[in-house]
Amino acid sequence: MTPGARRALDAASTLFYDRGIHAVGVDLIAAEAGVTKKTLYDRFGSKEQIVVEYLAARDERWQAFLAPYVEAATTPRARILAVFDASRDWAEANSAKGCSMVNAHAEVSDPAHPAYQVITGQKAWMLALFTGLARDIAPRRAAKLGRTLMLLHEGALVAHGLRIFPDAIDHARGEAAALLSDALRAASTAEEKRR
Amino acid sequence: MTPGARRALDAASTLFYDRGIHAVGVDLIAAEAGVTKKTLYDRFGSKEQIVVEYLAARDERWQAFLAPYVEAATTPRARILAVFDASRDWAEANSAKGCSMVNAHAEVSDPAHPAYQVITGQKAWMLALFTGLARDIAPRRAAKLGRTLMLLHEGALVAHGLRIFPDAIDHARGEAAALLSDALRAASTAEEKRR
DNA sequence: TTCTGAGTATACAGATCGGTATAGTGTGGG
DNA sequence: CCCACACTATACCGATCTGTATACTCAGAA
Repeated sequence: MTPGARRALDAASTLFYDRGIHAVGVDLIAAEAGVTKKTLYDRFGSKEQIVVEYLAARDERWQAFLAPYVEAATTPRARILAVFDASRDWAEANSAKGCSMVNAHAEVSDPAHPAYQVITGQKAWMLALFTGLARDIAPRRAAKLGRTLMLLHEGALVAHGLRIFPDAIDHARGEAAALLSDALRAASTAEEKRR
Repeated sequence: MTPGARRALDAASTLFYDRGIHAVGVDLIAAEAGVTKKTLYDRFGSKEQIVVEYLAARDERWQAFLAPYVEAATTPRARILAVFDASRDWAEANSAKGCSMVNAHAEVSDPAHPAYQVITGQKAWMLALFTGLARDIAPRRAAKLGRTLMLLHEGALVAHGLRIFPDAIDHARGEAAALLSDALRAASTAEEKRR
């Protein structure tokens, strides 16, 4: 990526997230990045493509941010809670308005829009992450547990973004912790029964 | 509200919800409603005002839709679960793209925007509803329980709107049911201890 | 009957939208 | 030396944006 393109994408990302996608024009992006519209269209081809790269890059940054949290945790339970820890820290610095994918989905409804797959793909990835981690705790209830964790997590992002109540992500983490304790207890009782 | 204004607001509501607020212009609203722009501006004064009334009216419709569900339930536990039942039925018919307040918040970030208070007010109302209903189950844990129910509910709306997995609202209802069983059990044990 | 309110139709203002065109600058590598 | 590349500057395109203006119709009520 050329320096101009880099600056343009950075500027677009901030503007899109803060003001919404349709509310931001290419002239503003160019001006904010110190770049001409010509450069924008030479590098990206269309505004639509800038939107796609904005979402894809943000998802990539989030995954890179998340990875060390999960890797540092030593138990299956801690790995799941680490996702909430990462979300809390990420939200503090980058996500005052909630999930960029959810927000983008509010403006990009057409499934044919190239950004649509980035959005749904990110959510599918998160669900698969929770479900995969849940498998190490309660293999037979992993699907159900993963979905519940997903609900808590998504709800927390919304609650945080709309400032419904303070420390929403920490609250969700607490509920997830209780949920995992129950699941672990249930799994071990089932284990004993089988013996 | 005059007949023309009624048609305009109905058309605007559908368009705003389906395509997003910034993506819909007043010309389109007027055309779709079979009304001239003159009528639009005579009745509403500005597009901003149409947005405000769209959100306020939708909230009002939701509350009217919800009320009989809650009233028909006979136990505190059933009243809470009735909210999820109402949400599921509402979402099927009116809410394929998730919560209109959350979606509007993605486009209207400025707290000075008159729509902002409608959005945050609706969320505050829902939190108060859950907390109030939770008080009849576990008075001392009502605040915490209300917030958890809020997280599950908001998460379910997102999961439904983005089609993360099927029957998200029913799943959330199931988790809420389990949560309430735990809370009831804990409350009755605490009651016995106090005796 | 006259007056008012709600509506139509149409045209326009000024700004901004996404996107393109032309022309020129500076820089690094073969 | 020269060429490819990244970029600047500026002007423009047609379309659309919110909002306003003029002129007219029609129904119902005082």
